[in-house]
Amino acid sequence: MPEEISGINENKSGDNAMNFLERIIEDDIRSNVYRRSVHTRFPPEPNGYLHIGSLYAININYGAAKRFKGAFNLRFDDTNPLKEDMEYVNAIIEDMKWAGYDPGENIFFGSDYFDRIYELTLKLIENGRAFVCDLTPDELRESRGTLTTPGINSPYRDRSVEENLKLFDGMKNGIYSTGEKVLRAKIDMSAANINMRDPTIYRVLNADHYRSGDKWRIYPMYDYAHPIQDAIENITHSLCSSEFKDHRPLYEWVLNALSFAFPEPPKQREFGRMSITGAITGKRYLRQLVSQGYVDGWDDPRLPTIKGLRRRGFTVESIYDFLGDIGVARDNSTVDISMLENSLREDLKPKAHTVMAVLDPLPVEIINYPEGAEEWVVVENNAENPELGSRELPFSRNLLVEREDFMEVPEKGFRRLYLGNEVRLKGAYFIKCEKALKDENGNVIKLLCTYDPATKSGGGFTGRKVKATLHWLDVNHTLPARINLYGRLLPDENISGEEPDWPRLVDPDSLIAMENARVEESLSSARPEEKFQFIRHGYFVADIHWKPSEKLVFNRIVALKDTKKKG
RNA sequence: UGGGCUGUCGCCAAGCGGUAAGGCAAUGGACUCUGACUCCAUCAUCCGUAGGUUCGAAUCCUACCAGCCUAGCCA
Repeated sequence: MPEEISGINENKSGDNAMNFLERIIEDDIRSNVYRRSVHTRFPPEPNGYLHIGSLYAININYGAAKRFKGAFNLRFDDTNPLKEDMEYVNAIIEDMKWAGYDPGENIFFGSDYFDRIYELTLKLIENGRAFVCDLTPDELRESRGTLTTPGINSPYRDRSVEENLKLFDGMKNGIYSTGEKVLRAKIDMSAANINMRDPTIYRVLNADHYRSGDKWRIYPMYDYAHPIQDAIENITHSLCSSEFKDHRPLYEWVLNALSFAFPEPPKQREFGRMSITGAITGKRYLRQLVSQGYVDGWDDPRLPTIKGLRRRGFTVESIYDFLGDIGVARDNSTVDISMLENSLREDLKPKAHTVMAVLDPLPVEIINYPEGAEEWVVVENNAENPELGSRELPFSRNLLVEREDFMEVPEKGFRRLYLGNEVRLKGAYFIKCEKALKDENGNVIKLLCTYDPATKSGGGFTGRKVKATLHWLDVNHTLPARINLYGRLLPDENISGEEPDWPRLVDPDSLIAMENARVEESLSSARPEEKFQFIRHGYFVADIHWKPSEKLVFNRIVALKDTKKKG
């Protein structure tokens, strides 16, 4: 198997600080625990899609292998035929590649080891380390005892090796029904660690497996199969999440019982799980949301799945950066979503085009601008990155500005549009608000302004300064749009006309739904390769696609940061 | 309740006996053709609590408290 780890981006901080797991590995290397090089693995069960938490686990294993120039395996832990499917293995591989953790040729399946595990199990039985148990699930649970009381030995615990071998053969050959018999490790029913109370290591399951088909009627349990899988793949460090800490003694028991086959057994070490505030985490719950139709699918932008994040506009770089930022700890952590958002912002900042958009339009008429005239003004795509160039926007007598950029009675500190105040329209001119037209209810429906031709952008005007710069759109070159549940702006063909019934770009219902799902920052992406950026009052609006020859096309919008406004 | 693990700023997180890094968030200010960005400043006399050891402790010891995991023929 290839030992090469494909390169991924370095941690932005560039520091070489090792996390505690890497320090453990380093110690092992120093004391020559293994004659082979570091080898880690990521063992997802193919029963769901990868999410940000999975990436955290991948990053830890992959990162350790990379740091010590070792190898990394992707192994599908598919020992339960009832829950697994090929759809998930394909999605997992795809997502890992997208995220920059390409396992290359090192893709394995636990189900490929069924034969080997079976053979080893025969030896285990021959050595008197396992026995076939006829207890029903209920009886087994009863006899296991509780947290405070020890379990009692199974009446079948002392069957002879011959009998166990014969029964196990029967299990294998499918002469028993599902659940009728199990194979148990013979350890200690009074152990304080319940995992050691003669745990079940094989069960009869008359079910076909998505890969091995109908070949097997018995399937090994995770606790038994996992250490063997690791050992078969020459894993040195099996880094998993902390809920498996209590399983470590069993992991070691199995490999010890099989030491004749695995002289240099891998070791399991644990790290705390990572979750993100407001994110729905946990495969079981995610699957429920998908299967019950609460979301579009695994790639719903409201989900913290890889596909969801991707559709929501997150870049690989930003995610990797985020993982580097949060570190690795022994205890579970809940990272604030703002950290993830910050990573995206940092990444997009120099790469994204800055585009103008108006979410809640307020018409503006430049009363001293010639009727019917039109000119094109130049706006930089990204002031921070001149290489992104500039583009032209149409400017005319009738414009739109953001409704919140006007206040009839300015609050203290408000420096945008109000009667008599002058502001700059980005890339265009200074305009001064002369009058606000209202409807019969007193609502401002239009602003009458004047502009100063001398202040045209790029003209070097220094005569006077202005306190604010606003974004705007030309009314005839704007595609009305409506925001949907996912924060996606949808073109709405039905909206047109001289005095259009301006859509509420964010309708209350959507906001409530989005709030409930904690996705007020969500978006969807039609073209992940195009990154645009719009920042307004702290909001990010990404991927708004401008084609000079056509109309303004909104592809997606995201508000990543709700900065408190000052006036 | 038994066993295991963890407790350092609102959130992540360094620190590993020598007198509390950094990031996110927040706050104040400067700057600005997007109230963004950038910049500058502030932000734990204290490391779950109480004792103890030591010249000296977040780091060692003891007790207590809190949180998480654990009684699948799931992984």
